[in-house]
Amino acid sequence: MTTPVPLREPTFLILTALAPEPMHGYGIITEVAALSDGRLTLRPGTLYGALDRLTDEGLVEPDREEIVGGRLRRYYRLTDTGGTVLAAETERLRRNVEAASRRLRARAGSAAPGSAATARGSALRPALRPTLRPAGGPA
Amino acid sequence: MTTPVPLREPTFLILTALAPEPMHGYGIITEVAALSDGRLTLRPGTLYGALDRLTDEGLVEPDREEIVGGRLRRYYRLTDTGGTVLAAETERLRRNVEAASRRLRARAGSAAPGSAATARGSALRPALRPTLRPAGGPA
DNA sequence: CGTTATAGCTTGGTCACCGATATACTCGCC
DNA sequence: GGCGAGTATATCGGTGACCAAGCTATAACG
Repeated sequence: MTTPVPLREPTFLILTALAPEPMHGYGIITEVAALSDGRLTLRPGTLYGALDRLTDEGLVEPDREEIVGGRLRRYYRLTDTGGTVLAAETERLRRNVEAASRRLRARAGSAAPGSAATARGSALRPALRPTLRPAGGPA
Repeated sequence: MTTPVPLREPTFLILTALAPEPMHGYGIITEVAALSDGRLTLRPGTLYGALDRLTDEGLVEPDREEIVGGRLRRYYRLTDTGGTVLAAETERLRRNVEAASRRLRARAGSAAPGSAATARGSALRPALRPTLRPAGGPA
């Protein structure tokens, strides 16, 4: 187990959606869409796969079932462990964001003069690579 | 191509490391370790794979080569495109962090009473799943 | 009666990342 | 003078989270 700490974005947003109160799968999908301003659309394959995985890892657990308008709703709830992991992960992301912001600001000062063109470079790369290329033992 | 926007963490930190000024591969590894307070150690396989990929995507380009103490140093530079992508990605992360913080705060109020125990739940899951299971065509 | 929306779930493929391994040169140690 | 550690490059095989696409079922709208 050992909870693979660097959560990917969809997983992170699933936990985030569940943080305040239990939700059912379809609700999570719409909630994540709202949270990300519609920039990220959760796919069912991602959601239910993640839900099973997170349940195994103990970050999430089934809450209850309801029948609303003849349709089944299966609710999931964030566990205490899940809350702790989400908080830690949020802190890590916050540090990353700060580091990136700082360094992007520093960049503005030394900005590439020639605008660096459209970043081709493919012309010089082949000439660079062959420098090293020793045994190249196949197999 | 189309630049798969949700960057993973190692990729994000590579771009972050390169933001202020060009660096060579090994320098990026040590810099990323410093940026993350030693929590994330970039593996060579990840680094050079990512560098090639990012070069193809135009986010990064070779800068120059130096020989220091008989050892080759291959420097890479963040392109303008790369800077734009990193800035956008940073903004996205910032929003995610804010959303998660907000919702975690909301959670504190409705915190699970029984501490939700160590979040096992594996005992009740099997009882929940079989509810639906219609065609179940086993290939 | 077909389409859309809500709600659940499965299967198959891909690709970034990890872990291990390889080359090569320099320096300090014994 | 060989040996390991540190610097620096690169490749290869495996894994797993994610995506794309599809399936079943009910209720409401046309």
